[in-house]
Amino acid sequence: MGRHREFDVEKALDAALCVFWRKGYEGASYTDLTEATGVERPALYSAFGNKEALFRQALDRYCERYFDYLPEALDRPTARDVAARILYGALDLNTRYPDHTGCLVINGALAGSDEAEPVRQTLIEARAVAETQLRERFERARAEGDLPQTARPEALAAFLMAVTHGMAVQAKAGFSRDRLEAVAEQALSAWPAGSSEISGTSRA
Amino acid sequence: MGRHREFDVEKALDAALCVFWRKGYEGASYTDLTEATGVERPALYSAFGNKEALFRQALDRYCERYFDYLPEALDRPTARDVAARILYGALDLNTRYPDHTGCLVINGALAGSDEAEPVRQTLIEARAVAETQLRERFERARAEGDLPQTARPEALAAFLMAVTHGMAVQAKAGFSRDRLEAVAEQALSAWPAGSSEISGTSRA
DNA sequence: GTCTTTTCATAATGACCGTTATTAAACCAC
DNA sequence: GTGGTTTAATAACGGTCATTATGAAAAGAC
Repeated sequence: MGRHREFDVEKALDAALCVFWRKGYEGASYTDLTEATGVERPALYSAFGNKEALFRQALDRYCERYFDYLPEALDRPTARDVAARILYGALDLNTRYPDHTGCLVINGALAGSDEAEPVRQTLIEARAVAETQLRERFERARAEGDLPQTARPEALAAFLMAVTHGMAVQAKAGFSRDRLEAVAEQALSAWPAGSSEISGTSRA
Repeated sequence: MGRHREFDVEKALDAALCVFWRKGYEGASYTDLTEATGVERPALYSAFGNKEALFRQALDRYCERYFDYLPEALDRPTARDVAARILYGALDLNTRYPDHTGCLVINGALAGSDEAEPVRQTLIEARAVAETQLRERFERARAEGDLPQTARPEALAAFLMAVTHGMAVQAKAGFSRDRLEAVAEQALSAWPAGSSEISGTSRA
């Protein structure tokens, strides 16, 4: 019983997600959030908890809905295909929405006040999870002969993450899709060929 | 005539620079700045102007004092040496100071409130300047046969910037020097060899 | 209908933000 | 010394921050 909620919680979360994506955790004010969601402050609090809780729910949603190319990439048959899917997935996500470019996990909180430290750590952890999955995938690839024995899976994973992070920074700076595509191609051109591949023929 | 300034303006600027480096433009409060500099608010205003002006002076100082490996890199004889110096310079700068890791030009303002927009644009411009210098250097390198004719200087410059940006993000996340060195090495391993070089022998 | 419960909108909370009056102290010229 | 000028420290400014108290409105239960 009781009065019914008049707004769509999912839509409100999507709107809040976009605000955080564009302005980051600390840069987004409740004034921004109420305007974007069309929901008054107390309603946001009752539906999501405080700002940090709201951000975490937005982050979860982001990982599910937008970062979904990661599991997809990990399923690719070769390490090079995995890398290509990661790079082009990031490229696409970082430039798809003109009014919130870049990546929420990067824009969210790179540096900030001490109050934002828990959120910053959460984002670091989120990136670490992705990097670990990539490393494990590349370890498997090396075991399968898909990467040379001299390849270093942890270095490849960290390198790939670094490039996507850099692309996110550049996308937030307004880089065009074409310029970022050149970055992705250059990153991929360095990819080590496995014994089971003819060098330089594999492509996403 | 009049009373003498009791604090060292240069030292205060250095201290403020470190605060901005660690917390970014918006994350740094005047409470942080007064504590770090040992200078009261009104004295900071009289010496540097407002917060934005103070940040810009800190940024200028940063470029002179810490980003000095860029001109040094541009003077290297080969494009690969330039790239290596950039990567290892960034690696070193991003990890040299444990209490303000990463890069001021990245940490300063990636995303934020609308009020920080002018500062954000200034940092974007600073990165664009560096990228342009790199691109021009690589164009020269291609003309000199130091890079293959098929090489794309603008892509190489953007790629190099992306990797250093990514390394800055990772350094701010607490990555060790070793892990970042692996990223730099991986980035360098992709470097195209010029007709005047024996492939894969050049090293920083 | 009335009661209970939940949501709604308005507006207030204390804290901190960047920025400045204000006043006392220190210095040089004379 | 005295006057004029600059800096120093204290404390205040209005504004915005995240958060919440308050009371009206809406819905089901009885």
